[in-house]
Amino acid sequence: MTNSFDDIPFFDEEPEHAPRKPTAAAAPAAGGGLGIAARAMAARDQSRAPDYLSGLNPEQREAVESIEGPVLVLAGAGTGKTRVLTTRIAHILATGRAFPSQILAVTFTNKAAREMKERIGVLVGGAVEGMPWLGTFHSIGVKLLRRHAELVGLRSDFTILDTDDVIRLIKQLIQAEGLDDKRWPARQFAGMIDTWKNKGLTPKDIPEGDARAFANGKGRELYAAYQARLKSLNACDFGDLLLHPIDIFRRYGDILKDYHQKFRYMLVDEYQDTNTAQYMWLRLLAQRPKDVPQNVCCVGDDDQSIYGWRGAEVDNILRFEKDFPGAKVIRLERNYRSTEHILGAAGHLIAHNEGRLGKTLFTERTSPDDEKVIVHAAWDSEEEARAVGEEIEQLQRNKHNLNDMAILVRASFQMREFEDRFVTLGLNYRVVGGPRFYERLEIRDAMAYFRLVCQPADDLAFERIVNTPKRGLGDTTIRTLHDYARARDVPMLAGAADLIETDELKPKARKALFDVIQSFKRWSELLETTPHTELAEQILEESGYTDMWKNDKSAEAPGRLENLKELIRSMEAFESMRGFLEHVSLVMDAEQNEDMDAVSIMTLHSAKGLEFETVFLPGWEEGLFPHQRALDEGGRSGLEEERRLAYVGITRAKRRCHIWFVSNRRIHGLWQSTMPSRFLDELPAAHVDVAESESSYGGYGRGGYGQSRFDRADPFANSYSTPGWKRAQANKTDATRDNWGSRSGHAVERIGYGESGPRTKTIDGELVAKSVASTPSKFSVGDRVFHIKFGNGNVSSIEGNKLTIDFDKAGQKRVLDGFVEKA
DNA sequence: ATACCGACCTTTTTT
DNA sequence: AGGTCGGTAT
Repeated sequence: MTNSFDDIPFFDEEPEHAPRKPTAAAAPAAGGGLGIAARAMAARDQSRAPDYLSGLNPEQREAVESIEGPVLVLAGAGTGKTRVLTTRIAHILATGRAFPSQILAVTFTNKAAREMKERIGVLVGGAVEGMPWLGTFHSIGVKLLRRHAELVGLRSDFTILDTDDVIRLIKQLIQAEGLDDKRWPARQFAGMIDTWKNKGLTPKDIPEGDARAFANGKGRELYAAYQARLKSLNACDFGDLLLHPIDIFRRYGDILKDYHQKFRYMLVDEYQDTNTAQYMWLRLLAQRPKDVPQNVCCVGDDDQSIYGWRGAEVDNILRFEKDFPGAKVIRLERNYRSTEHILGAAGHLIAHNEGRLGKTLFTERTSPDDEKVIVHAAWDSEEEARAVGEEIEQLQRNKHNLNDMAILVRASFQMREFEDRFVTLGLNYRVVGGPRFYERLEIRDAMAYFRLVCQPADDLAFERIVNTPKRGLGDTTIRTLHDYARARDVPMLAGAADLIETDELKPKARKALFDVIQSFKRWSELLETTPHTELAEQILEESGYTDMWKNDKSAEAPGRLENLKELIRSMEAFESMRGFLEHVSLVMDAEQNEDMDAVSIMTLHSAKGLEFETVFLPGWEEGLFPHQRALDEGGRSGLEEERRLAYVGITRAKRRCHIWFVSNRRIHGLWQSTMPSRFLDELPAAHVDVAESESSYGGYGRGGYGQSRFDRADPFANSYSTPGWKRAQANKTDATRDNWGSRSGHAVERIGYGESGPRTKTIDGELVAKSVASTPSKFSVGDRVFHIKFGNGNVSSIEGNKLTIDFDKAGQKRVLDGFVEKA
C-alpha cells in the first residue's frame, strides 16, 4: 500500500458495495458474461483502437486484450512488462468491464505498486484513487484481515510487528521455556518461523524433523506459543498477513465466494517470485467455481527469479498452465531497453540454465556504434574501485549524468570500497537499499510511543519505552510488572494500573509508573481530538524523549533529533496516527531525494526492475559471484539462481555494461587470491570485449602486476596475466561464430564445475572452454615460486592452471599460475 | 548505570 | 579485520 489515505478508516465498508447496480451503459453485467453494452464497446475497440493501445507491439497488445480467462505473460527483461500490466488495467476500465474496485492487482514491492498507480493514473486520468485493491500481497492482506480479524481471534486494530519486535518476543518465549537463549538464538527461530510461514505451515503442519531441530525438540510448542502470544498482543507478523486470510478463505466458503464475485479481474506482477503461501492465497482467490470466470493474469520472467533463498518457488510460474487449464501463454521477447550486445551477452549466459521456459530477447535498435560488453581485470578491489571511479569521471566529462550510472554488487560489503573511493574523489553517489529510516533506534522508540497510544495492548512497545528515557524503572520493576500482567492475562499497561494500587512496588518505582500511566491515559484521550502530528510532538516532548537526545552529547544526537523531526513531517501526509503506523509497518522505505545527480550503488537484488545507461558489475570472481554459499547450500539450483542474478545484472544496462573481476580480494579480513567467475567464461565472444590494460589504468604501476617477467615471456600476454583473460584473448580469434540468439536447447555438453573439477566444454562460441587443455601449466610440483602478495612458496600440486602452493608465510593457498613466477 | 572487553559472525532482502 | 552484541565488572 502506498500513501493513500482512502484506506483509512479500516473498518468502514468499502464504497464499492454501493454501485451494485450498473449505472452506466458500460457497467459490468452481473454473473459473468459481458453485457450488451460492454460487448458493443469491445467491438468498437476492434475497429478503432483507443489511444492507449497504439504503440503496443502485437504481443503486448494481445496480452492487454486477452482479458477473459487465465493468461500468463512471460515478459523478458525490458520488454514492457509494466506497460502491459497498466495498459491492461486501463483497458478493463475503459471498456467498462469492471469498476476499479473490482480489480485485484498484486505486486511484491511498494515501489512497484506505486509505479503502477502512477502509470495507470496517467492512462486513465486520475481515477486510480478508486483502485483500492492495487498493492503488495501484504498490504492487501492487511486490508482483508482488518475486515475479518475477529474470525482469527484478532481485533481489527491489530498491530503489525516487524522483524525486531518478533525477535524480542521470541527471545522472551525461549526464556520463559527455561531454555538457554544463547544456545537457541531467537533470531534463528524467527528465521525458521518465517520459512514455515512462507510455506504456509501452521504449528501443526511443520515437519517433525523441523520441530525437533530446535530447542530440544520444542520447536513446535514454541511456534504454537508464539502464535498464542501474538493473539494476546492483538498482533500479527508479516507472514500472518498472508496466512490469516488463507485460513479465513478456507474456513469460510461464503466469504471466499464473496471475493470471487468481487474481484472480476486479477493481475499478479513478478509471478516468479511468489512463495508457497502467496501461491495458496492466489489460488484460493483465482480458482473459482465453474460458473465464475477465472480472469487471472500473471506476469513474470523465470529468468529473473532470484529470491529462491527467501522461499520463492520458480515452479509456480512453470506450473501455471497446469493450474489453469486452457491458459493463454504470451511471450514478450522484443526488448526496448538494451543494445544487441548487451542482450547477446545476457542471453548467452542465461542459456546455460536448464529448466527454463525459454525466451530469447531481441531488439531492432542496433547501431554500429554500440559498445560491446567489456570485461576488465584489476589487481585487487581497491584498484577495481579506483578504475571504475575513473571510468565514471570519464563518462561525466563526456556529459553523461551520474543518475544514468549504477554499480551493482553481489554482496553489500563490496559497496564500501566504492564509497570510500567516491568520497575521496568527491563523486556523488547514493546507496540504494541501505539502512532504513524506520529501523533507526530513535524512530523505533518514537514509534513505540505512538503504537502504545493507539493500541494499549502492545506490550512490546510498552517494554521498549517504559524506561526510555530513564525513569528509574529498572529490570526488577519490569519483571514484577511482567509477571503480574501475565498472571492476570492483561496487557502490561493495564496491569500497571492495577499494580500501583498494591504495595508490591517500592514507592519510587510506583510513582514513576504512575506518571507513565497518567501520560498514556492523557495521550489516548487526545488521540480523538488533537491533530495527530501535534499529538506526536506533544508525546515526544512530554515523555522527555526529545530532551533525552538534547542532553546527549554524543555525535549522533543532533542527527537523531533531525530524524525525529523528519518523522513528524512525514506524518503530515496521513490522516491519522493509526494510518501512519500502518504505513510504516508495511512500507519500511523512506523515499530518497532523486534531485541530486549521483551514481547509484546497490546490490544486484535491489536492482531488479531498474535500468541504467551504464552499469558496472564488479566482483565477478568464483566464491563471490557465484557466491560460495549459494553453491554450497543450493547446489545446482543455487548456481542457476546466481546465474539469473548475473543475467539480471547485465540486462539492467541500456547502452554500456562493464564487468570487473579482481585477482585478490580481502574476505573476512584476509587477502585471498581469487579466480575469475565461471560466468565470464559463459559470455559470448561476439558481444564481449576484453579491455586493454592501457586504456583503463595504464601507467598505474602496482608492484609488477601487468609488467612481470612472466608476462613478457608469455606469448598470449598483453598485460593481463589471468588465465581467464588469456583464454579470452586466445579465443577471440577462434570464436567467429556468433551464437547469440540461440535457444537454450543448444547447450552441448556440460560437466558440473562443483563436483567434478574443471569443465571441459560448454556451449559453442564461448569465450573460453578448455582451461586444462589449452593452457598447460609451465610449473611442476616442487617448484619454488614467488607470488606478489604471498611471497615465496613451493608448488605442492597442480590442476590445470591452478596451483596449490605452500607459502612460507601465508600457508597453503590455491592460486592461478598466472600470478606466480619461478623464484 | 556505565564502561569495557570478548565472542561471534560475515549473501542476497520484502513485507 | 571489523563491527556488533551481550555479558560482566566496577
